Amino acid sequence: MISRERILEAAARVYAKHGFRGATTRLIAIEAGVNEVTLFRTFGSKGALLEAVLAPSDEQFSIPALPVTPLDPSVELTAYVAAALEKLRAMRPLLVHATSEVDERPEAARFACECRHHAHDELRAYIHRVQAAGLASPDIDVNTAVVMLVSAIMGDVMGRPMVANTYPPLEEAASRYVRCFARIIGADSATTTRKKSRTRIA
Amino acid sequence: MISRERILEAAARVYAKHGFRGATTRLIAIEAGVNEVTLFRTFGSKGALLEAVLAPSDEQFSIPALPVTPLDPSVELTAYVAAALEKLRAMRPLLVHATSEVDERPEAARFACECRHHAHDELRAYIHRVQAAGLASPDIDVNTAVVMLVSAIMGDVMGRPMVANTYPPLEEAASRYVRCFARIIGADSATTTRKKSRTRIA
DNA sequence: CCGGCAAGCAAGTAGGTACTTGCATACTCG
DNA sequence: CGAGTATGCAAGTACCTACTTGCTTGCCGG
Repeated sequence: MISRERILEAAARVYAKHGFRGATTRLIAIEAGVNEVTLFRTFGSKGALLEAVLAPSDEQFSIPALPVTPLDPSVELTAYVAAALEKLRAMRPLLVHATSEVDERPEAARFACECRHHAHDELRAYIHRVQAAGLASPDIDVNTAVVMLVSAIMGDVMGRPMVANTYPPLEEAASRYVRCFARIIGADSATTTRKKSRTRIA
Repeated sequence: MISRERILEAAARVYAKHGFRGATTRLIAIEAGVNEVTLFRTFGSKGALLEAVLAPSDEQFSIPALPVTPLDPSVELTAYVAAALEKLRAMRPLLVHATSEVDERPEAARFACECRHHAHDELRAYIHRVQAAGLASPDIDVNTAVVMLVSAIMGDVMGRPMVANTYPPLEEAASRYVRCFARIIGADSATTTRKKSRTRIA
């Protein structure tokens, strides 16, 4: 029974490296330090094994939720975005292969979509709370703004390993994306500390 | 000599559907309506053929450039983003497979990065011109803003086919992204028509 | 001590894959 | 007409892949 976990983890690693077709049962067995036959005895087939790897798990995209009552949106968003970036960075290889196999493997589709969906819903609900608290403009295109922030996160995770130089420095990424996002939703300092900044411009 | 083109196009289609490992020489030959041997006689090997498919071509990411002297950034950006979205949407299957094979096939890496890089450079240079023309705030994080817009484009292209419902409607996507982007760089109507909007808020 | 269970090992099956070889057929250009 | 060239076809090679079978070994609880 101890083999089951070892095989699952090994399969995840090999799949992350080579994708479905590249993830040979032989390779997985070697990576797990287990006989190839054990793999088939435990999971039945390669397809079933990879399904188990991509199966929904509770801790898959578990990051600290955004607060119910927003106090300082920029700070709270930065923490959330930083956590999302870190979590997704670890999942990147899995995600990128799952994305390219969406048409061929239904279980990959769910895996590839879930994080994005989850983050989107969480952020949109939060921004509505921010608006209700009077900390952001009431008349903005929340959905599109959230799509852009989520895309920035995903784009950073997916693209940085390939074209690092265009992205903001790793440790500043979260705060920079949030600063831009804050301007979209009218929650930047110029808006929140209203009187002062307006008089400066006017 | 006519076969060469047919094989290349067929290979592109099959590769777009199934990725490198899934793009069998047999499948490609059938798709091209050509004998499998001809494929090897023309390109030598499957690897060489796929290299040729992903090789740099002039018209690969050719979309109308942004104007040298910005007049109406929102309009000009919307046109650019709409064109980029359309172009990239057609390339999506190729892109997604190339992305997942970056580590294994060097030619895929170039292919996967180029569009993003190209768009980023073009947009950043343009925004600097917009700033110089006094049509945007001078003290913004241009690079991060551009990264976010490019990510929005790529995220839309990559994600919409999987999770359509969270994205803005297809025909409004470009203008919505640009409207959000304009707020980041301080080029939205509230900023350009200064006096009026400021008095409303103050 | 013994029955059951997890796992290893060796070998095999059936099919796919990239790639080759040898030969036949056309079509074109001088 | 005749040589070169492009292509088709049939068959074959060497290897890989998922998956199976039969047998052995070791461990653990009753």
